[in-house]
Amino acid sequence: MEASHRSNLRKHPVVKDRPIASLQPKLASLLPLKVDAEAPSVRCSCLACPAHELNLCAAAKTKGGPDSDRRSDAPQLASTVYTIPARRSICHPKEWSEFVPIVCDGWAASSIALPDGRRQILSFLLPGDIVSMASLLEPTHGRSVQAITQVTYRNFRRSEIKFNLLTFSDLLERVARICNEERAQADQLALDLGRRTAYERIARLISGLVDKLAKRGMTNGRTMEFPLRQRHIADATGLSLVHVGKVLGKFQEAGLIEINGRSLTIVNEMELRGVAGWP
Amino acid sequence: MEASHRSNLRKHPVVKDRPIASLQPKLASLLPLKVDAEAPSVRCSCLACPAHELNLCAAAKTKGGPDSDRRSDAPQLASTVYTIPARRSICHPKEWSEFVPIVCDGWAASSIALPDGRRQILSFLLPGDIVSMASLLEPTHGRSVQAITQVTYRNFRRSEIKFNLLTFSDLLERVARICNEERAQADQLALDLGRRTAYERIARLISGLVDKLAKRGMTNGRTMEFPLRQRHIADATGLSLVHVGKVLGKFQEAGLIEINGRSLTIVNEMELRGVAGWP
DNA sequence: CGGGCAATTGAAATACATCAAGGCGTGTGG
DNA sequence: CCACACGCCTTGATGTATTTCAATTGCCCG
Repeated sequence: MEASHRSNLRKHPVVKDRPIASLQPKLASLLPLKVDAEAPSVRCSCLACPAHELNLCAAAKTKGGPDSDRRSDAPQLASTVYTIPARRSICHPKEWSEFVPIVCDGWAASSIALPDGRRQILSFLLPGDIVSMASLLEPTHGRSVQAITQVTYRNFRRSEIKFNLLTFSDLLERVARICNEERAQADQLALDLGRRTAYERIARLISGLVDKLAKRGMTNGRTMEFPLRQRHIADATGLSLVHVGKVLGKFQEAGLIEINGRSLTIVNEMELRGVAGWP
Repeated sequence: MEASHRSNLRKHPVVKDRPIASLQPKLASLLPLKVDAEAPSVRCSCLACPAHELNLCAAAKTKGGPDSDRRSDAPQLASTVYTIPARRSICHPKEWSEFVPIVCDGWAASSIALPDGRRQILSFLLPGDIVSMASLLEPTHGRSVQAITQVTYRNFRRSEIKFNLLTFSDLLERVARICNEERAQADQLALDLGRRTAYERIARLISGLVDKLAKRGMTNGRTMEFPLRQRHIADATGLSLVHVGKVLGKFQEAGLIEINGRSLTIVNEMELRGVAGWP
């Protein structure tokens, strides 16, 4: 009895089905991949991009035409483009170099993991997303970033960003604002994980993603591409893989959403937001 | 059946025992309070204080003697001191003025709440803690801060901080570093809430607090003042009040900790950190 | 064709939450 | 001085949301 008490205190869940960590380092995937035939060749929505909002990205310049839309007098920075296949790791938790990656195309997940396999996804990275504003000035450790779909991203040099940040104070203001938004989102995540039910968490995750996609013009009416596996949803909401499947099933039964293959349709937006407890 | 499905999706837990919100606006508590006889009159550990690390606080100057310990050439700022009784609110979620509060003495909790009463504590504020680094440059909405014990804090003017930040770049570096630490802690919180068991969460909360207290010299060997109610622990770990009581009971049974009144003793630190899954 | 990945489903286990009652200490007002 | 309310903790019984386990299926890819 006594002994079993002790061992009870140590009990860790054992995570079994984690095939996701098995990257397949084949030759083909080391080369820049061909673009998926269905997707437009460049879907990078540079206009909704923080990198553009900060006016970092030299690539965005080509899009806005003359300087009518420029929001800072800071110069734009050089960057290197990479394209990697799904499931490949973009950043390892300990390998944060002098570069800051920004996603240009595709979906990625930024997560933090326990040695025993449990992991928590902190945010999904869509085109235009940076891993974390705090990483602009300081290298960020502990987080790992993994591609969900094929991902194209640009690496900026931190030293250059930093120099610009210190030189152009309006840039700093903008970083501070985005930093604050990030914090607010982290707060909400904690509230979700700590105090909301599975139904609420999943409904909120979907609602949030739909908004994000809409802002980037990545929706097609009420339908959109939705490359998340149930495992991603599970790891983002702190739930088990199986339970996520069941809740999603209920949502479809109840006529809130529809999921077919890799596409999601919002059927009853009001009800979905109701479940999510949206304001 | 169909109808019950629908209503199931909307089910919100109802939170009942929340006596904590009942501030008692008596006359006495509006005046600066007498200092508790047991506590030393000024326990403000300005040396471990971010405000000191940033060299913001003019009060810290008196402590360090001559300028031997100054880490920035930025001038120190004026601030106003307030003392409020336990359970009083320091900041309301929508009332973020142009001031940035920093705790000088006592414990406070920074939290975010749902309309139905559920709430999540995001961090405990000990002497030297600022609510959020991001709030230095931008007003922070949504969070509320509540005193746990009697709390003394200083209000700094954001405009002044901002000016200094922009003027003295070494300050900015330091803010960035602390900002990054904050982000790391937020990540850990999400991991805890999403992927750890009640035992782990509570063990981690305690271990973390002990470390923080030790860093500030607020421990007395393995014993320390511990003013948290079980409700605070519950709201910080996303658990129910009752369950927290049971887990704490187990911890004491197993000889990990001891709690008497308002004081905590770490009996078996190794085992406690083991349960916490400390590295 | 095999094999890894993914979704689904049912049955069982459990880690929690909820409900309810009682005790203890403390401040308050009669 | 005593009631009394209130905040706080405890404990047991009961309920349930969620996890774990296990088996099956389909799918895509090499």
